[in-house]
Amino acid sequence: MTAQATTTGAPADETAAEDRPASVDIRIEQDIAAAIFEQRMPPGTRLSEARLGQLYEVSRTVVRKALFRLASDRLVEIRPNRGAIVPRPDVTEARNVFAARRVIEPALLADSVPHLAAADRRTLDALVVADRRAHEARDRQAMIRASGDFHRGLARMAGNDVLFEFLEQLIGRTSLIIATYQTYVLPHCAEHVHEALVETIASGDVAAAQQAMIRHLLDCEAQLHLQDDDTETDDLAGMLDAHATDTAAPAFTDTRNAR
Amino acid sequence: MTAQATTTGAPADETAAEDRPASVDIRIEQDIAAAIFEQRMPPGTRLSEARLGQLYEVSRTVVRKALFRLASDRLVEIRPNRGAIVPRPDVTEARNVFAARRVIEPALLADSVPHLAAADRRTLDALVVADRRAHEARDRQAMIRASGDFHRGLARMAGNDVLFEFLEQLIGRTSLIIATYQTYVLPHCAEHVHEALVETIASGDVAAAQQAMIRHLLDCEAQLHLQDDDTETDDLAGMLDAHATDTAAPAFTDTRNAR
DNA sequence: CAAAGTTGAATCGTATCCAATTGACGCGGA
DNA sequence: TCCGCGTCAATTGGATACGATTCAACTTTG
Repeated sequence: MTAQATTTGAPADETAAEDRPASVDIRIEQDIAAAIFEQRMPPGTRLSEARLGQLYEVSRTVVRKALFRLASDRLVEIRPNRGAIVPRPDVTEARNVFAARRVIEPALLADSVPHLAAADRRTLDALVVADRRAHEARDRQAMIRASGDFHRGLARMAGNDVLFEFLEQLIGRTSLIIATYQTYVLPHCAEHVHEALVETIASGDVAAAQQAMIRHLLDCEAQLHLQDDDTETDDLAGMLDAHATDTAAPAFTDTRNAR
Repeated sequence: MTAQATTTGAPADETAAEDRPASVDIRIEQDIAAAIFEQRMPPGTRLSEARLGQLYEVSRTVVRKALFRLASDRLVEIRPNRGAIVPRPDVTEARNVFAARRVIEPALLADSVPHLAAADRRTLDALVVADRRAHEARDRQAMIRASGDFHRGLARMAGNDVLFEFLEQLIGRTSLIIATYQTYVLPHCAEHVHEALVETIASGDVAAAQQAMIRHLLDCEAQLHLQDDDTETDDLAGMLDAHATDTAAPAFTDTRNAR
Protein backbone atom coordinates (compact mmCIF):
# COMPACT_ATOMS: atom_id res chain seq x y z
CA MET A 1 0.00 0.00 0.00
CA THR A 2 1.25 3.45 0.70
CA ALA A 3 0.38 4.62 -2.70
CA GLN A 4 2.72 7.52 -2.67
CA ALA A 5 4.15 7.50 -6.15
CA THR A 6 0.88 7.73 -7.99
CA THR A 7 2.13 9.77 -10.83
CA THR A 8 -1.44 9.68 -12.06
CA GLY A 9 -0.11 8.54 -15.39
CA ALA A 10 -2.29 6.80 -17.88
CA PRO A 11 -2.56 3.18 -16.81
CA ALA A 12 -1.86 1.80 -20.24
CA ASP A 13 1.53 3.42 -20.39
CA GLU A 14 3.91 0.53 -20.38
CA THR A 15 7.32 -0.63 -21.49
CA ALA A 16 8.35 3.00 -21.64
CA ALA A 17 10.91 2.99 -18.88
CA GLU A 18 11.61 -0.26 -17.09
CA ASP A 19 13.29 1.66 -14.31
CA ARG A 20 11.52 -0.14 -11.54
CA PRO A 21 10.90 -3.85 -11.09
CA ALA A 22 7.93 -2.96 -8.90
CA SER A 23 5.66 -5.87 -9.65
CA VAL A 24 2.76 -4.99 -11.83
CA ASP A 25 0.20 -6.03 -9.27
CA ILE A 26 1.45 -3.38 -6.88
CA ARG A 27 1.24 -0.77 -9.55
CA ILE A 28 -2.32 -1.76 -10.32
CA GLU A 29 -3.18 -1.59 -6.66
CA GLN A 30 -1.63 1.82 -6.29
CA ASP A 31 -3.24 3.14 -9.43
CA ILE A 32 -6.68 2.05 -8.36
CA ALA A 33 -6.15 3.32 -4.85
CA ALA A 34 -5.02 6.68 -6.16
CA ALA A 35 -7.97 6.83 -8.51
CA ILE A 36 -10.30 6.20 -5.61
CA PHE A 37 -8.52 8.65 -3.34
CA GLU A 38 -8.72 11.40 -5.87
CA GLN A 39 -12.29 10.53 -6.66
CA ARG A 40 -11.78 9.71 -10.27
CA MET A 41 -13.47 6.41 -9.44
CA PRO A 42 -16.73 7.20 -7.67
CA PRO A 43 -18.49 4.63 -5.50
CA GLY A 44 -20.30 2.11 -7.60
CA THR A 45 -17.67 1.86 -10.29
CA ARG A 46 -17.40 -1.68 -11.53
CA LEU A 47 -13.88 -3.13 -11.58
CA SER A 48 -13.94 -5.99 -14.03
CA GLU A 49 -11.03 -8.34 -13.76
CA ALA A 50 -10.94 -8.97 -17.45
CA ARG A 51 -11.11 -5.31 -18.33
CA LEU A 52 -8.33 -4.35 -15.98
CA GLY A 53 -6.31 -7.30 -17.18
CA GLN A 54 -6.30 -6.17 -20.76
CA LEU A 55 -5.83 -2.56 -19.72
CA TYR A 56 -2.56 -3.44 -18.04
CA GLU A 57 -1.78 -6.20 -20.53
CA VAL A 58 -1.62 -8.76 -17.83
CA SER A 59 -3.56 -11.83 -16.89
CA ARG A 60 -6.53 -11.85 -14.56
CA THR A 61 -4.47 -13.55 -11.90
CA VAL A 62 -2.45 -10.50 -11.10
CA VAL A 63 -5.43 -8.17 -11.32
CA ARG A 64 -7.21 -10.40 -8.90
CA LYS A 65 -4.34 -10.19 -6.46
CA ALA A 66 -4.44 -6.41 -6.51
CA LEU A 67 -8.19 -6.44 -6.11
CA PHE A 68 -8.05 -8.74 -3.10
CA ARG A 69 -5.48 -6.59 -1.42
CA LEU A 70 -7.59 -3.52 -1.99
CA ALA A 71 -10.54 -5.37 -0.58
CA SER A 72 -8.64 -6.18 2.59
CA ASP A 73 -8.09 -2.44 2.97
CA ARG A 74 -11.79 -1.87 2.37
CA LEU A 75 -11.12 0.20 -0.70
CA VAL A 76 -13.00 -2.11 -2.98
CA GLU A 77 -15.78 -4.52 -2.24
CA ILE A 78 -15.81 -7.99 -3.74
CA ARG A 79 -19.24 -9.54 -4.01
CA PRO A 80 -19.03 -13.27 -4.63
CA ASN A 81 -19.65 -14.10 -8.25
CA ARG A 82 -20.68 -10.57 -8.96
CA GLY A 83 -17.46 -8.72 -9.38
CA ALA A 84 -15.62 -5.98 -7.58
CA ILE A 85 -16.86 -2.44 -7.20
CA VAL A 86 -15.66 0.57 -5.34
CA PRO A 87 -17.93 0.52 -2.34
CA ARG A 88 -20.38 3.05 -1.04
CA PRO A 89 -19.73 3.21 2.71
CA ASP A 90 -22.87 3.47 4.76
CA VAL A 91 -23.38 6.19 7.32
CA THR A 92 -22.53 4.02 10.29
CA GLU A 93 -19.23 3.04 8.75
CA ALA A 94 -18.50 6.65 7.97
CA ARG A 95 -19.05 7.70 11.55
CA ASN A 96 -16.98 4.80 12.80
CA VAL A 97 -14.09 5.71 10.55
CA PHE A 98 -14.06 9.25 11.84
CA ALA A 99 -14.39 8.03 15.39
CA ALA A 100 -11.42 5.75 14.84
CA ARG A 101 -9.40 8.63 13.49
CA ARG A 102 -10.27 10.69 16.52
CA VAL A 103 -8.82 7.88 18.58
CA ILE A 104 -5.68 7.15 16.63
CA GLU A 105 -4.45 10.51 15.44
CA PRO A 106 -4.35 12.18 18.85
CA ALA A 107 -2.62 9.11 20.22
CA LEU A 108 0.02 9.44 17.55
CA LEU A 109 0.48 13.07 18.44
CA ALA A 110 1.21 12.07 22.00
CA ASP A 111 4.32 10.36 20.68
CA SER A 112 5.38 12.70 17.94
CA VAL A 113 4.86 16.13 19.46
CA PRO A 114 7.35 15.81 22.31
CA HIS A 115 10.13 14.53 20.08
CA LEU A 116 9.66 16.71 17.07
CA ALA A 117 12.98 17.17 15.31
CA ALA A 118 13.94 20.00 13.05
CA ALA A 119 13.72 17.75 10.05
CA ASP A 120 10.19 16.84 11.04
CA ARG A 121 9.27 20.47 11.21
CA ARG A 122 10.63 21.01 7.73
CA THR A 123 8.67 18.05 6.45
CA LEU A 124 5.50 19.42 7.94
CA ASP A 125 6.12 22.80 6.45
CA ALA A 126 6.60 21.27 3.05
CA LEU A 127 3.36 19.35 3.39
CA VAL A 128 1.52 22.48 4.39
CA VAL A 129 2.95 24.33 1.45
CA ALA A 130 1.74 21.64 -0.90
CA ASP A 131 -1.63 21.87 0.74
CA ARG A 132 -1.80 25.63 0.30
CA ARG A 133 -0.68 25.41 -3.31
CA ALA A 134 -3.44 22.96 -4.05
CA HIS A 135 -5.95 25.27 -2.47
CA GLU A 136 -4.70 28.27 -4.36
CA ALA A 137 -4.84 26.36 -7.61
CA ARG A 138 -8.39 25.24 -6.81
CA ASP A 139 -7.23 21.77 -7.79
CA ARG A 140 -9.59 19.37 -6.13
CA GLN A 141 -7.53 16.25 -6.69
CA ALA A 142 -4.38 17.94 -5.50
CA MET A 143 -6.22 19.16 -2.43
CA ILE A 144 -7.37 15.70 -1.54
CA ARG A 145 -3.94 14.27 -2.13
CA ALA A 146 -2.26 16.99 -0.12
CA SER A 147 -4.63 16.56 2.77
CA GLY A 148 -4.01 12.84 2.89
CA ASP A 149 -0.28 13.32 2.61
CA PHE A 150 -0.36 15.78 5.46
CA HIS A 151 -2.08 13.43 7.86
CA ARG A 152 0.05 10.56 6.66
CA GLY A 153 3.28 12.44 7.08
CA LEU A 154 2.29 13.63 10.48
CA ALA A 155 1.35 10.15 11.56
CA ARG A 156 4.61 8.67 10.37
CA MET A 157 6.54 10.83 12.79
CA ALA A 158 5.16 9.02 15.79
CA GLY A 159 7.25 6.00 14.93
CA ASN A 160 4.56 3.43 15.52
CA ASP A 161 4.26 1.50 12.30
CA VAL A 162 1.28 -0.46 13.48
CA LEU A 163 -0.87 2.54 14.23
CA PHE A 164 0.50 4.26 11.17
CA GLU A 165 -0.77 1.54 8.91
CA PHE A 166 -4.14 1.62 10.57
CA LEU A 167 -4.36 5.32 9.98
CA GLU A 168 -3.24 4.93 6.42
CA GLN A 169 -6.17 2.65 5.83
CA LEU A 170 -8.49 5.10 7.54
CA ILE A 171 -7.28 7.95 5.39
CA GLY A 172 -8.10 5.94 2.30
CA ARG A 173 -11.52 5.09 3.56
CA THR A 174 -12.06 8.72 4.46
CA SER A 175 -11.53 9.68 0.85
CA LEU A 176 -14.23 7.25 -0.11
CA ILE A 177 -16.55 8.64 2.52
CA ILE A 178 -15.97 12.16 1.37
CA ALA A 179 -16.62 11.13 -2.18
CA THR A 180 -19.90 9.64 -1.08
CA TYR A 181 -21.21 12.21 1.32
CA GLN A 182 -19.64 15.53 0.53
CA THR A 183 -22.08 18.38 0.41
CA TYR A 184 -20.22 21.26 -1.10
CA VAL A 185 -18.04 20.46 -4.00
CA LEU A 186 -15.13 22.62 -3.17
CA PRO A 187 -13.30 22.68 0.12
CA HIS A 188 -13.45 19.40 1.94
CA CYS A 189 -10.92 20.74 4.39
CA ALA A 190 -10.76 24.40 5.10
CA GLU A 191 -7.82 26.25 3.76
CA HIS A 192 -5.60 27.06 6.71
CA VAL A 193 -6.53 24.39 9.23
CA HIS A 194 -3.47 22.30 8.57
CA GLU A 195 -1.30 25.34 8.81
CA ALA A 196 -2.77 26.23 12.19
CA LEU A 197 -2.45 22.62 13.26
CA VAL A 198 1.26 22.65 12.56
CA GLU A 199 1.61 25.80 14.64
CA THR A 200 -0.03 24.13 17.59
CA ILE A 201 2.05 21.00 17.13
CA ALA A 202 5.24 22.99 16.93
CA SER A 203 4.39 24.69 20.20
CA GLY A 204 5.05 21.38 21.92
CA ASP A 205 1.79 21.38 23.83
CA VAL A 206 0.57 17.83 23.43
CA ALA A 207 -2.89 18.34 24.86
CA ALA A 208 -3.51 21.41 22.74
CA ALA A 209 -2.37 19.62 19.61
CA GLN A 210 -4.64 16.70 20.36
CA GLN A 211 -7.60 18.96 20.92
CA ALA A 212 -6.89 20.80 17.72
CA MET A 213 -6.70 17.54 15.82
CA ILE A 214 -9.97 16.31 17.27
CA ARG A 215 -11.64 19.55 16.40
CA HIS A 216 -10.28 19.36 12.90
CA LEU A 217 -11.63 15.87 12.41
CA LEU A 218 -14.98 16.83 13.82
CA ASP A 219 -15.10 19.73 11.40
CA CYS A 220 -14.39 17.46 8.48
CA GLU A 221 -17.09 15.08 9.56
CA ALA A 222 -19.54 17.91 10.12
CA GLN A 223 -19.07 19.08 6.58
CA LEU A 224 -20.47 15.82 5.31
CA HIS A 225 -24.03 14.88 4.66
CA LEU A 226 -24.12 11.96 7.06
CA GLN A 227 -27.70 10.93 7.45
CA ASP A 228 -29.23 7.57 6.93
CA ASP A 229 -29.88 7.50 3.26
CA ASP A 230 -29.85 3.75 3.47
CA THR A 231 -33.57 4.07 3.86
CA GLU A 232 -33.80 4.61 0.17
CA THR A 233 -36.93 2.58 0.10
CA ASP A 234 -39.84 4.88 -0.39
CA ASP A 235 -39.57 8.29 1.13
CA LEU A 236 -39.96 9.70 -2.31
CA ALA A 237 -42.26 12.29 -0.86
CA GLY A 238 -39.45 13.50 1.35
CA MET A 239 -37.08 13.61 -1.58
CA LEU A 240 -39.48 15.65 -3.59
CA ASP A 241 -40.15 18.05 -0.76
CA ALA A 242 -37.89 20.98 -1.39
CA HIS A 243 -38.32 22.18 2.16
CA ALA A 244 -37.23 18.96 3.81
CA THR A 245 -35.16 19.70 6.90
CA ASP A 246 -32.01 17.68 6.61
CA THR A 247 -30.46 19.28 9.65
CA ALA A 248 -31.03 16.39 11.98
CA ALA A 249 -28.80 16.72 15.01
CA PRO A 250 -25.62 14.72 14.56
CA ALA A 251 -25.66 12.87 17.86
CA PHE A 252 -22.51 11.02 16.96
CA THR A 253 -20.91 8.69 19.44
CA ASP A 254 -18.29 10.94 20.80
CA THR A 255 -15.41 8.54 20.86
CA ARG A 256 -12.83 11.00 21.88
CA ASN A 257 -10.04 10.04 24.10
CA ALA A 258 -9.62 8.85 27.60
CA ARG A 259 -10.63 11.55 29.99
CA MET B 1 -2.99 -30.00 12.27
CA THR B 2 -5.17 -32.82 11.07
CA ALA B 3 -7.06 -30.95 8.42
CA GLN B 4 -10.75 -30.95 9.08
CA ALA B 5 -10.64 -31.88 12.72
CA THR B 6 -10.30 -28.25 13.66
CA THR B 7 -13.95 -27.39 13.30
CA THR B 8 -14.13 -26.62 16.99
CA GLY B 9 -13.21 -23.04 17.61
CA ALA B 10 -14.87 -21.14 14.84
CA PRO B 11 -14.12 -17.48 15.47
CA ALA B 12 -17.87 -17.05 15.65
CA ASP B 13 -17.63 -14.23 13.20
CA GLU B 14 -20.21 -15.70 10.90
CA THR B 15 -23.54 -16.39 12.45
CA ALA B 16 -25.23 -15.46 9.26
CA ALA B 17 -26.65 -18.97 9.08
CA GLU B 18 -26.22 -18.90 5.35
CA ASP B 19 -26.02 -22.43 4.16
CA ARG B 20 -22.96 -21.34 2.28
CA PRO B 21 -20.46 -24.13 1.86
CA ALA B 22 -18.17 -21.65 3.61
CA SER B 23 -15.64 -21.66 0.83
CA VAL B 24 -12.68 -23.78 1.58
CA ASP B 25 -10.27 -20.89 1.46
CA ILE B 26 -11.95 -19.29 4.43
CA ARG B 27 -11.73 -22.49 6.36
CA ILE B 28 -8.05 -22.81 5.58
CA GLU B 29 -7.50 -19.24 6.66
CA GLN B 30 -9.33 -19.77 9.92
CA ASP B 31 -7.59 -23.05 10.61
CA ILE B 32 -4.16 -21.55 10.12
CA ALA B 33 -5.08 -18.48 12.13
CA ALA B 34 -6.33 -20.65 14.97
CA ALA B 35 -3.22 -22.76 14.83
CA ILE B 36 -1.10 -19.66 15.12
CA PHE B 37 -3.23 -18.17 17.86
CA GLU B 38 -3.02 -21.29 19.93
CA GLN B 39 0.66 -21.60 19.23
CA ARG B 40 0.52 -24.95 17.54
CA MET B 41 2.38 -23.22 14.70
CA PRO B 42 5.41 -21.49 16.16
CA PRO B 43 7.14 -18.67 14.35
CA GLY B 44 9.32 -19.95 11.57
CA THR B 45 6.96 -22.68 10.49
CA ARG B 46 7.03 -23.05 6.75
CA LEU B 47 3.65 -22.99 5.01
CA SER B 48 4.17 -24.69 1.70
CA GLU B 49 1.41 -24.06 -0.77
CA ALA B 50 1.67 -27.51 -2.25
CA ARG B 51 1.63 -29.20 1.13
CA LEU B 52 -1.42 -27.32 2.32
CA GLY B 53 -3.09 -27.94 -0.98
CA GLN B 54 -2.89 -31.67 -0.72
CA LEU B 55 -3.73 -31.53 2.97
CA TYR B 56 -7.05 -29.91 2.20
CA GLU B 57 -7.40 -31.71 -1.12
CA VAL B 58 -7.62 -28.50 -3.01
CA SER B 59 -5.52 -26.73 -5.58
CA ARG B 60 -2.76 -24.33 -4.74
CA THR B 61 -4.84 -21.45 -5.99
CA VAL B 62 -7.19 -21.51 -3.06
CA VAL B 63 -4.41 -22.09 -0.58
CA ARG B 64 -2.67 -19.11 -1.99
CA LYS B 65 -5.73 -16.97 -1.52
CA ALA B 66 -5.92 -17.90 2.15
CA LEU B 67 -2.23 -17.25 2.56
CA PHE B 68 -2.44 -13.81 1.01
CA ARG B 69 -5.31 -12.85 3.24
CA LEU B 70 -3.39 -14.01 6.28
CA ALA B 71 -0.43 -12.00 5.10
CA SER B 72 -2.53 -8.86 4.90
CA ASP B 73 -3.37 -9.43 8.56
CA ARG B 74 0.32 -9.87 9.31
CA LEU B 75 -0.24 -13.40 10.52
CA VAL B 76 1.99 -14.95 7.92
CA GLU B 77 4.87 -13.49 6.01
CA ILE B 78 5.28 -14.09 2.31
CA ARG B 79 8.81 -13.80 1.05
CA PRO B 80 8.91 -13.46 -2.72
CA ASN B 81 9.82 -16.73 -4.38
CA ARG B 82 10.61 -18.26 -1.04
CA GLY B 83 7.31 -19.23 0.36
CA ALA B 84 5.23 -18.31 3.34
CA ILE B 85 6.19 -18.71 6.95
CA VAL B 86 4.63 -17.72 10.18
CA PRO B 87 6.62 -14.63 11.06
CA ARG B 88 8.77 -13.83 14.02
CA PRO B 89 7.80 -10.29 15.03
CA ASP B 90 10.74 -8.14 16.02
CA VAL B 91 10.86 -6.30 19.31
CA THR B 92 9.89 -2.97 17.86
CA GLU B 93 6.81 -4.42 16.28
CA ALA B 94 5.92 -6.11 19.52
CA ARG B 95 6.10 -2.88 21.44
CA ASN B 96 4.12 -1.09 18.78
CA VAL B 97 1.39 -3.68 18.86
CA PHE B 98 1.03 -3.31 22.60
CA ALA B 99 1.12 0.46 22.31
CA ALA B 100 -1.63 0.28 19.74
CA ARG B 101 -3.71 -1.88 22.02
CA ARG B 102 -3.23 0.63 24.81
CA VAL B 103 -4.68 3.21 22.49
CA ILE B 104 -7.58 1.30 21.05
CA GLU B 105 -8.91 -0.77 23.91
CA PRO B 106 -9.41 2.11 26.35
CA ALA B 107 -11.05 4.09 23.57
CA LEU B 108 -13.47 1.25 23.01
CA LEU B 109 -14.23 1.18 26.71
CA ALA B 110 -15.18 4.84 26.53
CA ASP B 111 -18.05 3.80 24.32
CA SER B 112 -19.04 0.49 25.83
CA VAL B 113 -18.87 1.15 29.55
CA PRO B 114 -21.55 3.83 29.72
CA HIS B 115 -24.05 1.82 27.72
CA LEU B 116 -23.50 -1.61 29.14
CA ALA B 117 -26.68 -3.64 28.85
CA ALA B 118 -27.64 -6.59 30.97
CA ALA B 119 -27.02 -8.93 28.08
CA ASP B 120 -23.53 -7.52 27.74
CA ARG B 121 -22.87 -8.20 31.38
CA ARG B 122 -23.95 -11.81 30.94
CA THR B 123 -21.72 -12.15 27.92
CA LEU B 124 -18.76 -10.84 29.84
CA ASP B 125 -19.47 -13.18 32.72
CA ALA B 126 -19.58 -16.11 30.37
CA LEU B 127 -16.27 -15.09 28.86
CA VAL B 128 -14.72 -14.79 32.28
CA VAL B 129 -16.02 -18.20 33.24
CA ALA B 130 -14.46 -19.72 30.15
CA ASP B 131 -11.25 -17.98 31.08
CA ARG B 132 -11.28 -19.33 34.60
CA ARG B 133 -12.09 -22.84 33.42
CA ALA B 134 -9.15 -22.79 31.09
CA HIS B 135 -6.90 -21.66 33.90
CA GLU B 136 -8.19 -24.32 36.25
CA ALA B 137 -7.67 -26.97 33.64
CA ARG B 138 -4.13 -25.71 33.04
CA ASP B 139 -5.00 -25.87 29.36
CA ARG B 140 -2.62 -23.51 27.64
CA GLN B 141 -4.42 -23.39 24.33
CA ALA B 142 -7.77 -22.85 25.98
CA MET B 143 -6.26 -20.08 28.06
CA ILE B 144 -4.97 -18.29 25.01
CA ARG B 145 -8.24 -18.71 23.21
CA ALA B 146 -10.25 -17.54 26.20
CA SER B 147 -8.08 -14.51 26.69
CA GLY B 148 -8.46 -13.50 23.07
CA ASP B 149 -12.19 -14.12 23.16
CA PHE B 150 -12.50 -11.97 26.24
CA HIS B 151 -10.84 -8.98 24.69
CA ARG B 152 -12.65 -9.55 21.44
CA GLY B 153 -16.04 -9.81 23.09
CA LEU B 154 -15.41 -6.76 25.17
CA ALA B 155 -14.35 -4.80 22.14
CA ARG B 156 -17.39 -5.79 20.15
CA MET B 157 -19.65 -4.10 22.68
CA ALA B 158 -18.40 -0.66 21.76
CA GLY B 159 -20.21 -0.90 18.46
CA ASN B 160 -17.42 0.51 16.33
CA ASP B 161 -16.74 -2.13 13.72
CA VAL B 162 -13.75 -0.30 12.36
CA LEU B 163 -11.86 -0.20 15.61
CA PHE B 164 -13.09 -3.67 16.42
CA GLU B 165 -11.46 -5.09 13.34
CA PHE B 166 -8.25 -3.29 14.11
CA LEU B 167 -8.23 -4.76 17.56
CA GLU B 168 -9.02 -8.19 16.21
CA GLN B 169 -5.90 -8.01 14.12
CA LEU B 170 -3.89 -6.80 17.07
CA ILE B 171 -5.10 -9.67 19.20
CA GLY B 172 -3.91 -12.11 16.60
CA ARG B 173 -0.55 -10.45 16.35
CA THR B 174 -0.30 -10.45 20.11
CA SER B 175 -0.60 -14.22 20.11
CA LEU B 176 2.31 -14.35 17.77
CA ILE B 177 4.30 -12.01 19.93
CA ILE B 178 3.61 -14.01 23.02
CA ALA B 179 4.61 -17.16 21.22
CA THR B 180 7.88 -15.52 20.30
CA TYR B 181 8.83 -13.75 23.48
CA GLN B 182 7.13 -15.42 26.38
CA THR B 183 9.41 -16.09 29.31
CA TYR B 184 7.49 -18.41 31.55
CA VAL B 185 5.61 -21.14 29.85
CA LEU B 186 2.49 -21.07 31.90
CA PRO B 187 0.42 -18.00 32.59
CA HIS B 188 0.58 -15.41 29.90
CA CYS B 189 -2.22 -13.60 31.62
CA ALA B 190 -2.67 -13.81 35.32
CA GLU B 191 -5.62 -15.75 36.54
CA HIS B 192 -8.10 -13.25 37.86
CA VAL B 193 -7.23 -10.11 35.98
CA HIS B 194 -10.07 -10.39 33.54
CA GLU B 195 -12.46 -11.04 36.37
CA ALA B 196 -11.32 -7.91 38.16
CA LEU B 197 -11.50 -6.01 34.91
CA VAL B 198 -15.12 -6.92 34.47
CA GLU B 199 -15.86 -5.72 37.99
CA THR B 200 -14.36 -2.35 37.23
CA ILE B 201 -16.19 -2.15 33.94
CA ALA B 202 -19.49 -3.03 35.53
CA SER B 203 -19.01 -0.25 38.04
CA GLY B 204 -19.58 2.17 35.22
CA ASP B 205 -16.51 4.23 35.93
CA VAL B 206 -15.02 4.79 32.51
CA ALA B 207 -11.75 6.27 33.62
CA ALA B 208 -11.15 3.50 36.13
CA ALA B 209 -11.92 0.85 33.55
CA GLN B 210 -9.53 2.46 31.10
CA GLN B 211 -6.78 2.65 33.65
CA ALA B 212 -7.33 -0.97 34.60
CA MET B 213 -7.16 -2.00 30.98
CA ILE B 214 -3.95 -0.09 30.41
CA ARG B 215 -2.41 -1.62 33.46
CA HIS B 216 -3.46 -5.06 32.32
CA LEU B 217 -1.87 -4.56 28.93
CA LEU B 218 1.30 -3.21 30.49
CA ASP B 219 1.43 -6.27 32.70
CA CYS B 220 1.10 -8.57 29.74
CA GLU B 221 3.87 -6.76 27.93
CA ALA B 222 6.08 -6.75 30.97
CA GLN B 223 5.84 -10.50 31.23
CA LEU B 224 7.53 -10.84 27.88
CA HIS B 225 11.18 -11.00 27.09
CA LEU B 226 11.25 -7.94 24.89
CA GLN B 227 14.83 -7.01 24.35
CA ASP B 228 16.58 -6.26 21.15
CA ASP B 229 17.66 -9.63 19.94
CA ASP B 230 17.70 -8.17 16.48
CA THR B 231 21.21 -7.09 17.18
CA GLU B 232 22.34 -10.59 16.46
CA THR B 233 25.29 -9.18 14.63
CA ASP B 234 28.36 -9.71 16.65
CA ASP B 235 27.93 -9.44 20.36
CA LEU B 236 28.86 -13.07 20.59
CA ALA B 237 30.86 -12.26 23.66
CA GLY B 238 27.78 -10.94 25.36
CA MET B 239 25.77 -13.96 24.37
CA LEU B 240 28.38 -16.26 25.75
CA ASP B 241 28.64 -14.35 28.98
CA ALA B 242 26.38 -16.20 31.37
CA HIS B 243 26.29 -13.21 33.69
CA ALA B 244 25.06 -10.78 31.09
CA THR B 245 22.48 -8.41 32.54
CA ASP B 246 19.41 -8.63 30.38
CA THR B 247 17.37 -6.37 32.62
CA ALA B 248 17.57 -3.30 30.49
CA ALA B 249 14.94 -0.79 31.47
CA PRO B 250 11.92 -1.03 29.17
CA ALA B 251 11.60 2.66 28.34
CA PHE B 252 8.66 1.99 26.12
CA THR B 253 6.90 4.82 24.39
CA ASP B 254 4.01 5.36 26.70
CA THR B 255 1.32 5.84 24.12
CA ARG B 256 -1.52 6.11 26.51
CA ASN B 257 -4.48 8.25 25.85
CA ALA B 258 -5.18 11.90 25.56
CA ARG B 259 -5.81 12.85 29.15
C1' DC C 1 -50.98 -5.45 -21.61
C1' DA C 2 -48.68 -7.69 -17.81
C1' DA C 3 -46.43 -11.43 -15.61
C1' DA C 4 -43.89 -15.48 -15.59
C1' DG C 5 -40.57 -18.59 -17.68
C1' DT C 6 -36.60 -19.08 -20.63
C1' DT C 7 -32.37 -18.11 -22.59
C1' DG C 8 -28.08 -15.97 -23.16
C1' DA C 9 -23.96 -13.15 -22.20
C1' DA C 10 -20.77 -11.81 -18.86
C1' DT C 11 -18.16 -12.73 -14.86
C1' DC C 12 -16.22 -15.19 -11.26
C1' DG C 13 -14.01 -19.41 -8.95
C1' DT C 14 -10.96 -23.28 -9.36
C1' DA C 15 -7.69 -26.38 -11.59
C1' DT C 16 -3.84 -27.32 -14.36
C1' DC C 17 0.24 -26.09 -16.94
C1' DC C 18 4.67 -23.78 -17.81
C1' DA C 19 8.36 -20.42 -16.83
C1' DA C 20 11.37 -18.08 -13.40
C1' DT C 21 13.66 -17.69 -9.17
C1' DT C 22 15.85 -19.60 -5.16
C1' DG C 23 18.62 -22.24 -2.10
C1' DA C 24 21.36 -26.47 -1.74
C1' DC C 25 24.61 -29.74 -2.92
C1' DG C 26 28.89 -31.10 -4.70
C1' DC C 27 33.25 -30.30 -6.98
C1' DG C 28 37.58 -28.06 -7.72
C1' DG C 29 41.13 -24.80 -6.31
C1' DA C 30 43.78 -21.80 -3.04
C1' DT D 1 40.32 -26.54 5.78
C1' DC D 2 37.91 -23.04 3.70
C1' DC D 3 36.04 -20.50 -0.14
C1' DG D 4 34.16 -19.85 -4.80
C1' DC D 5 31.51 -21.66 -8.71
C1' DG D 6 28.31 -24.41 -11.48
C1' DT D 7 24.54 -27.54 -11.77
C1' DC D 8 20.04 -29.17 -9.93
C1' DA D 9 15.85 -30.03 -7.34
C1' DA D 10 12.10 -27.59 -5.18
C1' DT D 11 8.95 -23.94 -4.85
C1' DT D 12 6.71 -20.06 -6.21
C1' DG D 13 4.68 -16.74 -9.83
C1' DG D 14 1.84 -16.12 -13.64
C1' DA D 15 -1.15 -17.58 -17.75
C1' DT D 16 -4.63 -20.21 -19.69
C1' DA D 17 -8.73 -23.33 -19.71
C1' DC D 18 -13.06 -24.75 -18.11
C1' DG D 19 -17.13 -25.22 -15.10
C1' DA D 20 -20.40 -22.53 -12.05
C1' DT D 21 -23.07 -18.66 -10.95
C1' DT D 22 -25.49 -14.41 -11.63
C1' DC D 23 -27.95 -10.91 -13.89
C1' DA D 24 -30.63 -9.09 -17.63
C1' DA D 25 -33.10 -9.16 -21.68
C1' DC D 26 -36.30 -11.64 -24.43
C1' DT D 27 -40.12 -14.45 -25.47
C1' DT D 28 -44.29 -16.56 -24.50
C1' DT D 29 -48.72 -16.98 -22.41
C1' DG D 30 -52.83 -15.78 -19.69
